[in-house]
Amino acid sequence: MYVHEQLLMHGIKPSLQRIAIMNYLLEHHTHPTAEEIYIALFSFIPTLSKTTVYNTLKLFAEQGVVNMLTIDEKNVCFDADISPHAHFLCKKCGKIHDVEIKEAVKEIGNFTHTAAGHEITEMHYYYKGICINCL
Amino acid sequence: MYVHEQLLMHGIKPSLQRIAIMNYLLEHHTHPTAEEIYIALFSFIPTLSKTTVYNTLKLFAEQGVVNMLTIDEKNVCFDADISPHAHFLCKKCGKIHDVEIKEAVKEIGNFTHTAAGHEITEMHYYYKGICINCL
DNA sequence: GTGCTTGCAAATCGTTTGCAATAGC
DNA sequence: GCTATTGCAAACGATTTGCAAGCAC
Repeated sequence: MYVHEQLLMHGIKPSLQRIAIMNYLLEHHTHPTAEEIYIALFSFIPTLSKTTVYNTLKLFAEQGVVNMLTIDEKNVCFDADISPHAHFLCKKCGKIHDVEIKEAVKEIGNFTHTAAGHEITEMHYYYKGICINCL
Repeated sequence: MYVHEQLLMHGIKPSLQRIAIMNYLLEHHTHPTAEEIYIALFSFIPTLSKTTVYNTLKLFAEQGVVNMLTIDEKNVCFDADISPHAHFLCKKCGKIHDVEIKEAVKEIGNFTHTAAGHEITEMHYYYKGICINCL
């Protein structure tokens, strides 16, 4: 499926900037920050502003096109992979790695409410430690 | 066990300020921010500075006396309950509720490494949605 | 031309830093 | 007295806001 169709499906008008940002996220599974996306795209779209990157990412997250990760207390990161998976933050290199989640945990994804009755719309599994490259 | 003993056990010198902050966290399971703790304690310790609250919470988190929650992208919150449990953030009222985690998920707490070989030292389970009081 | 999108500059605000004053052993 | 802790003020940096200009249908 083309990116602009994917955006339209979520009620998002596909502008040049929005497509570029979405494409960047689809092509780079590095969980970038708004800043990183801005720096990377600025060479291709020299008129791009940081505000637009922030606005766009916020819009994408609200519409459920991307996930907003708050695993790192310093920076919010973004992930276009919205399939159920966990994230691992290396305390040494700061990189975020994808982690497969066990079936047992995945099942919880089928619950729509907690035992206390809270209605669940999002779930995030975060691990921290030292990644295999830094060990 | 007394608070000052609990701090000493973790290699933290128990000062008046540190004990007050730890006590506040033990008595209020509201997952407060540094700001909230500062405001609450300022009436009792008028010389207390925000810097001390930040320094102390950072120290506590590093020593594993409290958990630092990054569920809310706006504010870092703190929790003196370090037993395995998940957190639920209500998108409406902004409150963070504790959530029991299933045995199956708890088991994962026994793993020290991910399948990819990353060494796990911390894990965080976050849910978001609308809490029962706001439904 | 109306409404949405973009982008600049300024403001905001949680958090950190530098450093001097203070407290505890 | 030496070392660690505290606290003030200033700095910092990620994100947001206000608003004017641009674009699309």
